[in-house]
Amino acid sequence: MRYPAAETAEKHRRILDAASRLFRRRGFGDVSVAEIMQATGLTHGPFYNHFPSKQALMAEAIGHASAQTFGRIANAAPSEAGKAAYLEAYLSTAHRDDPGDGCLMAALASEIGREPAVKAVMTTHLKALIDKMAEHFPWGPKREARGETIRALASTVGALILARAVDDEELSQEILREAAR
Amino acid sequence: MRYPAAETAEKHRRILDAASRLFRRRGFGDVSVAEIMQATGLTHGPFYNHFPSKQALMAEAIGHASAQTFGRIANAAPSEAGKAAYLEAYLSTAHRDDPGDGCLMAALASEIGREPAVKAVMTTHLKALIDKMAEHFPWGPKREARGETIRALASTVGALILARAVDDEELSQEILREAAR
DNA sequence: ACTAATACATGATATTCATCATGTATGATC
DNA sequence: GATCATACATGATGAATATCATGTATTAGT
Repeated sequence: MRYPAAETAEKHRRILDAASRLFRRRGFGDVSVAEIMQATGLTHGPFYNHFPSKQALMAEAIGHASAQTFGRIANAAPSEAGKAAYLEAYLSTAHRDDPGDGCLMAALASEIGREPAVKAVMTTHLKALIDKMAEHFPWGPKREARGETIRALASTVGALILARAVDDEELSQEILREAAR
Repeated sequence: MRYPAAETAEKHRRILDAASRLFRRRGFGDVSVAEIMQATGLTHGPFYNHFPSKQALMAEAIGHASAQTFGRIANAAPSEAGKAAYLEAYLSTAHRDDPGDGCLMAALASEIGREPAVKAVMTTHLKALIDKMAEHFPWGPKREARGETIRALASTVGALILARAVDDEELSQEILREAAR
């Protein structure tokens, strides 16, 4: 590394940041490498000094977004109130309207399974997420924590996706509201 | 229509059939117009004799898949057992592994919101689906049927999506199993 | 200070694809 | 049976875009 290692790492991070945001907002296919590089203030040229391919970036960007999610959970109070606040934020219209900064499973749902490298990272993410949530938040009887967590994840991810798939503000909010019960 | 109207309509239907299947399997962006036409036994040329654009096809294909879903519900017994069987099939590994013939919300989840015409059709579909399911299957107290339906939809769609996003057969089945409770 | 590896910018290249252009074949309508 | 709008096939066209090529600038390690 004959360029300042710190700055190179910082650029790498900025590329991941822009990529994970743009991918979540518009999907893998609709965001070009050039656009991501431009969003970090660089040209398309040095992309391949940082990543071997777009697919590799996709996988790394998923990992990057995953870390954000864990940060959010770690910041939530490990209490009933903390859990409620977390779920309320997850099912808010603000989250619905800002996929770029939100849950990557809801944002990239159907596209994840199509790229093996991405799927592998997602598997690691979801496993860790289940463990973390089951342990961090209070659930019913201990033996049920894992199952409850999985059901809560499926419900909330599904609700967010449906709320985003719909044109009708009334219905969209109804979906979020019902899932919050 | 100087070509036999019946055959033209049949071709139209076959295009929609191939398109809705391919789109669900691989997403809107990864399926080309030429590939769809080829799947119906035609060349790419006459596509624009049937549809004004790929986006229009996307919207119509969603409507086509929607009709399939309604057919399946109509065929299910309007009883507790019928509902259980429907949900079991929805959360089966067979459905998980065959997105092309399955639920379009789970298959195209994240891509639906990005195309306005598609989103509009999806809104109509989901509204009708909620009504149909709430009325067709038995739920708790009448006043709760709609809410229960929406929660069931969010849970099952979310679970199917997560089960498909994951590389680990064990975990994938666990997600489906938990959502079925 | 020198060297050499790394990251940069600009500019190919090659492919994929939606859509259009053109000519031909078909059969409903008269 | 003649007409002609419609659907067909083949083959452009033009844009987008992932990736590569080339030359230049930078600075870590000597």
